[in-house]
Amino acid sequence: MDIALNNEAPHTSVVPSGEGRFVDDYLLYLMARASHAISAEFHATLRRAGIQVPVWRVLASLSGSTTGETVTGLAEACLLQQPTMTKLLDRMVRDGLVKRMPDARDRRVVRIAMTPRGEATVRDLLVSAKAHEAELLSRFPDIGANRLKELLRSMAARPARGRRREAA
Amino acid sequence: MDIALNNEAPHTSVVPSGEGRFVDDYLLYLMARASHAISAEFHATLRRAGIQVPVWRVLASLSGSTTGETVTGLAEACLLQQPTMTKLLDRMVRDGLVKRMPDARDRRVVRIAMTPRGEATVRDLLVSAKAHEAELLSRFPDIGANRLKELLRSMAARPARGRRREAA
DNA sequence: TCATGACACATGAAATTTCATAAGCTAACC
DNA sequence: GGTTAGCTTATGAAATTTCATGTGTCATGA
Repeated sequence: MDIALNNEAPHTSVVPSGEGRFVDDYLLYLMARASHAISAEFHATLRRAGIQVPVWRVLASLSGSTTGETVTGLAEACLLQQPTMTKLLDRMVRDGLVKRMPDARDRRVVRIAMTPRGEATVRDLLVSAKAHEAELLSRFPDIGANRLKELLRSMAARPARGRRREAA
Repeated sequence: MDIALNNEAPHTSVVPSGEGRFVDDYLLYLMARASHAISAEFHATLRRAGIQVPVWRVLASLSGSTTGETVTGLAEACLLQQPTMTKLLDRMVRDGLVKRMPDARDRRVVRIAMTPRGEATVRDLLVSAKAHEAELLSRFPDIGANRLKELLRSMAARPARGRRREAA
């Protein structure tokens, strides 16, 4: 049960007053804060490379995809709205990182694929990302990486259950 | 140490092609995705109450604080930039949710405190938030809530920044 | 074949966020 | 005592995001 975690002050105290703020024990906040903090570490690398965070997310989501991704699919993957993704892709096309291609079966669909320039850009970043992840996990030797990842995946899965769609 | 997690498909497949995208096993992405997903559940409640997400974050961060928070402190707590917070507070002051007060010791500092209207607004939301958190944790009975929270707190703690704790 | 509804992406105006910087204070030092 | 550097908040222009909606395509069925 015991794991040797950092035993710093339990709350980093933005608040001097009350000994415990609500948010400092609120799971959603702790998740957002942890995610933000560890992402910020990598964002420094992106900054040095002159790559914006959403651009990196798109490139990372595209990496490995041969057929290309749809706009809506990318939006979901990057946790953005669809119109936001359309405009982000406009910029990335302009910068030569990705290209839009027609879908073979469905003419509504636009498939997004990386250009050689996009691939070259993402290649180095992927190396950095993997290195950072390894370093990060090494900071917490007592947690099982796969176990943690499984938990996160299940958290991201459909909340569903309970009220689905209201009867029309 | 086995835990019975949801055994859904390992990746929700935004990508039909490659059997495993990089991002689907990338810790930073999984954290962001999990955080986004569980937050989205609560955001539905906020939507119903007509409260914007950043407004909720400010109110939640203020709840319990007697002396009030500084603008910069709130910005950090809410994972926003300081100018963003200033403008957000402008709107919240306009809507009567918070007020700006001078700091007793330092005239540079502006202390932000909730108005009665702000307190009333946050009260119900806090109840909902706690209920949601309890329901959420009940979905994962095999993880220790406190253990998970400790892990998240340590992840959010200052990482590198040169060396660790230098006794000052 | 023609409705009809749903889907996928784009677009435009409005709201928000960011970046760089300004203005007001404080603290430290010479 | 008067710089000088640093800290806290505010501001304005530019970039981005969002919301609502438009356009074109697909799918179903009468």
